[in-house]
Amino acid sequence: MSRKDILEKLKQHGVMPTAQRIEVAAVLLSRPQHLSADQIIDKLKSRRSRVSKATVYNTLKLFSEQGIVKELSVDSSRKFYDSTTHSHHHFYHVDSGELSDIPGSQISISGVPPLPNGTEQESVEVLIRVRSKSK
Amino acid sequence: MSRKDILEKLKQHGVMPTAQRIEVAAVLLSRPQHLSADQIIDKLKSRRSRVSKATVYNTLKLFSEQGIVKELSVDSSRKFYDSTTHSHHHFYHVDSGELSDIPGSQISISGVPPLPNGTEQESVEVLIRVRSKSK
DNA sequence: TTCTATGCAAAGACTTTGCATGCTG
DNA sequence: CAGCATGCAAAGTCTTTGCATAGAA
Repeated sequence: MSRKDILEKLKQHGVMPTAQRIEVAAVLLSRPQHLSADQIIDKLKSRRSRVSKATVYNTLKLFSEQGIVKELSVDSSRKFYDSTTHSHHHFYHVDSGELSDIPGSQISISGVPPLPNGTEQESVEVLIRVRSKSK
Repeated sequence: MSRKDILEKLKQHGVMPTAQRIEVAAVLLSRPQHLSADQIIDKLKSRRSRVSKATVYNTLKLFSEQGIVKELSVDSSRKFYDSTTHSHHHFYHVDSGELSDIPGSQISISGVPPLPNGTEQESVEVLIRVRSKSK
């Protein structure tokens, strides 16, 4: 995703494209991936971008509110931010803490009972936890 | 679940049944439910049990390691502990923060692609997020 | 100028840990 | 007595907030 695409995307979502936001977007949106705030801060450091911790957190919050990224709660010790925003499912490697998309969208779920009264569906997420083969 | 059942269950899982552990188990295992550490501490208070915060956290950690309860990561701001340990799925009410079991086990998932190389499956979890009907 | 963004440090929520005391076998 | 459990407070993580400064419209 080029700088121009990033500018475009921020604009589309009503986010003023400041230098720091562009840096954060460049790191996270560069390819389909799942990063924690901390990992993003590290990547910014190795790029020699100086964006404060607070701004990174604030920016990620803003991005997820505006639908630029998707916030994932897979491990309750930290949030992950997913550069892919459309509905999809994940593998979670419990040993490495890495998340990956379940490829294709061939997963389907059947036999879902009615939702609780007075509620409507917001999303359906499948998480398959995997571990290194013990063998 | 009676006091006797609780004693039995702790023993089965190799956990020494101390007074505090029995109190925590009595609260959490009383019925199928999903509670955060904080909610458990509150319930203990209203029962006039005096179990320290640290002990509640340590006990919940021990219980989940020993398979007496199941730790859930649904909301990255806190952990939930589920008194039902067999594999099942959840509704998460995003407005109230409440979790509920998806009744029956009629859910089935098809079209799951092969797992990443060198990994084996640990669990599959379906989480359906719901919100109050806006209507 | 006027409004919003940024950065730092402080504050906060949740959880874990260190260590002295207490209970158990 | 030896060993593990408990409780308190302190420390730790991750995240948010307050506020003064800096930048954009």
